[in-house]
Formats: sequence, C-alpha cells, structure tokens
Amino acid sequence: MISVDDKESCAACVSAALATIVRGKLCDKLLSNRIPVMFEKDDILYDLGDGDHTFFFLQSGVVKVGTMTEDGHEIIYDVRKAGEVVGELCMCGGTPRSDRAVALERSEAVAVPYVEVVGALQTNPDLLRKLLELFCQSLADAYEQVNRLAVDDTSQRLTKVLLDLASKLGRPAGKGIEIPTYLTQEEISQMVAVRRERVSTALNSLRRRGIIQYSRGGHLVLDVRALERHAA
Amino acid sequence: MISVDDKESCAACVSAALATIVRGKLCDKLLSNRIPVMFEKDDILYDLGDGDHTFFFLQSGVVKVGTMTEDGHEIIYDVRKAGEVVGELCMCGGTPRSDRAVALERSEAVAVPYVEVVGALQTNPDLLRKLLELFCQSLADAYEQVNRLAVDDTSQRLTKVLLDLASKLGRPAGKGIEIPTYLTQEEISQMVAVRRERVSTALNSLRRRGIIQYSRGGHLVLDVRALERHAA
DNA sequence: ATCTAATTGTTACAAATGTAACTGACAAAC
DNA sequence: GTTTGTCAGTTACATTTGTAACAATTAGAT
Repeated sequence: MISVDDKESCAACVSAALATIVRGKLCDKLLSNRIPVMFEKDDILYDLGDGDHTFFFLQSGVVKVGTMTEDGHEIIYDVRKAGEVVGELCMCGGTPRSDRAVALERSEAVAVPYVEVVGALQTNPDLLRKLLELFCQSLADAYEQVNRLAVDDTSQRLTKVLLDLASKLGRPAGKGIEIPTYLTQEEISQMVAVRRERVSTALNSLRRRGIIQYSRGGHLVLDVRALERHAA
Repeated sequence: MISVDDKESCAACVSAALATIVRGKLCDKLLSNRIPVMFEKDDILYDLGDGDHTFFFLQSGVVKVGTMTEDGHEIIYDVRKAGEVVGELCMCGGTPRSDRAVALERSEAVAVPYVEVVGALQTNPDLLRKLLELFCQSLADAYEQVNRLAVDDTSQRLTKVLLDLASKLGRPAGKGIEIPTYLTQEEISQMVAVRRERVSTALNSLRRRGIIQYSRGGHLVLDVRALERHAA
C-alpha cells in the first residue's frame, strides 16, 4: 500500500500541477475576464441532478464534494481547497450531475464550461497531460476510499481521514497540525462512512491517548506522527 | 440515485465510445503494427508496484481490475471485456501502479505506452473528448461503489454486483441472462466486499426465491427484473 | 444574562458481519 | 480408482456496528 509519505508527496505534486493550471497559461486563456463567484458557508456550488457542465476553479476557501443517496444518506468523497478544481465529474456524457459540492466556508470560484476547458486542452499539450494526471489522481483517491471501506474498521478509517485532512488543510500550530476548517462530527462521519456516535467515541478515544486535541475554536489539532503509528 | 435503466444505457454508451476508440481512427494510428499479447486465465497483465505506464486495449476475453491491500485482502474494482481499456490508472504521475489486472479467461490485449496515447489525443479532438468521458465514467463508477459500501448491506450490494455483471457480460439464455464468465464465490465476495460465507448464504437465498440459478457449467443465470425489484 | 438550537457525549440493546471450524461436492492429478 | 485440492455450504460464536433515546455542552440570538 501507499505509505503516508508517498501520499503526501503525491498530494503536493498534484496541487503543484493545479497551481500551474490555475496560475499558468491556462489562467490567461480561461480564467481572466471571468468574474469569480462568491459562495457563503453552506452555499451549493452545484447539486445532484444539475444539468450544467462546468468546472469550478477554486480561488479561495474550502469545499466538500460528495453525494446524497436516495435514502437520504449524505456521503463526502473529498474536500478541496484554493488552487484545486471542483466539478470534474461533469465530463460524464450528457448525464446530469451525480455529485454535489458545498462550501464549508466562504469561498470564491471561477466557473468555466467544460467545452471551453476541453478546447483549451487541444492547444496546450502540457495542460492536457496535467489534467489527465489530475483526473487520474481523483480516481486513485476514490479507489483508495473503496479499499478503506472494504477492509478497515471505524478507528482505522477515522485515522486515515484525519491524516488526509491534515495533509490537505493542516497548518502547524504549536506542536501539532491544526485543521483550520471547522467540521462537525456529522460531516466527519460522512467521510468515514459510519454513524456519528461512533465518530464521537473514536475521537474521544484518540483524545484520551493524547493523539488529538481540540484548540480554542473547536478546531482539531493532530499529532500526525502518533496518528500514523495508530493507522498501522 | 441512478436507476438501473440509466446505468445500463450509460454502460452501453461508454462501450460504444470505446468501440469507436478501438475500431475507429485510433485503431489505425495506435493499434495497427502492434502485436496483441495473449494472456491465459489467471495471467497478470500488470501488478501492484509495476513501473510501466501502458494502456491495454482488450481485443478479446475478460479481465478483473482490482488491488491487494497490505494485509492481504484482495479487492475487485471492476470487470472489463473486449473493446474496453485496462490500466488507465497508469497516468498517475510517475508513481508505480496501485492496482492490478488479471485475466479471468484467455484474453488478448494490445499494450500501448501512455505517452503515445496522449500524443494521439492531441491530433484528434473527438478522441480526446471520448477518452475524457471514459475516464469520467470510471470515476463515477468508483464513487458509486463508495456509495454502496457506505449505505447498502450485503444483500443489496450483492444484488447490484450481479446486475452490473449482467449488463457488462450477460447474454440471454433461456428466460434469463447468463454470465458466461466463471467467477468463484471468493471473487464475487471481493466485488461485494464481504466474506465469502456471506456471499454463499446470500446467493442461496436468492436461489431459493428463484431469482438466480446455476446453469450446467456452474454459470450464473439471473432474472434481471426480479433482481431489480430486489435491489429497491 | 438567559434562552434556544445545534452539537457533542454516552448508554443499552438489536442487528449485521467477521471468524473459525467443519462437511460435502466435484474435478484434476496420480 | 484413489487421492488431493479447490470450491461451496453451513453453523455457533465473538465483534462490530447501527439504533434509539437521552443528558451535557456550546454557541448564538434576544
């Protein structure tokens, strides 16, 4: 399996690619002359069943990507931040969206119709390669999630979700890594795919062992080393 | 959620796209002058950790795509047949493969380095769009699998796996749909992500209700209508 | 400061799943 | 024809997870 170090460097690599996409040549062609849209916390960028086919290039903020099953369960696939792309699933044929994206905090995004993105790819080989890798990374992440659900128990899954969050959103704070975006236990449970009550219990178990703590503000502070040991 | 009808038409649409890729213009440029490789049952097309970056265009046969976790669990993500592409995850940066593909029966495949595929995309806009959609469909399938694992129980997951197999591999046989590829219960359990014993019990439960049966040869024969009713 | 709503913490119990240890059926190898 | 090995079926039991019903805590609103 992929070690955490590998995953982190991989994530770094991808976000570098994205930075290039967002701030590089594509920026001139696609993003200039477009007004970023502002989304407040809990605003919906796009929802299940929407017929639009647009990418969102996140300029600031944090967004959750997930879905809702017909029986009302909400599931979170991923969390994206400034510099990343949201809505790539819209390239699926002419079908309406099967996922949704919701702002976790105030966020700015530039919407670009997918036809225009594809158009730009054709004149820009480098960009094409990067977008393919990006897509590929999404796919690898999704499979990784399948692996977790198939073999890990609640505690292991939670640990891996926390490590993911740390590598995507974390900032050094004191002697730990802080997750500056507030997530309810309900939301964490949608990432781990267990009941909220289990997340509550598991988080407290980690807390009693000193592996995580809450900062003033209710934000999580993680001891990444200890979590990595715990994941194995 | 996506109804089964939608899923089937979607799968049909994708395989049409692939047929175009395999037998259309790309065929001339990429596949001619290449010798298909023959894989016997249980032969490995590529494995975890392999450093090659090649696509496999399946000419005949059936292949399972999945992975193996570090603790030895095998997981099957998907099953692919003639006309489809295998190994697309190799576009992920320079990292070694995190998945593997194994022939479920004698299969022929043409291996094409990913750089050459990307090269061909640049001169062929139509092809680019189709490959993107294809990729996108893989991603949608992976998320669909996450959804199943997150909310469905064994019986529902098994039912959906059987319906997937029917739409991908099934052939009319008598008054049902037959799955001509032999799959052990162990393999089915790796698609459903439960213990083999549970699959055995669940299959027999479906059999007692007349929803499935075994043909001579041990192949599954499914009553698709009844399965669809059962899935809801 | 108090009230209210949302979030978190905790528990007992039911249901589902994994585990382990078998048996039987079948086919390939000897 | 026996042996051997793989696959399928079945069961009792331990674990894990979901369920439901609360109490405790916190953050915001008035």
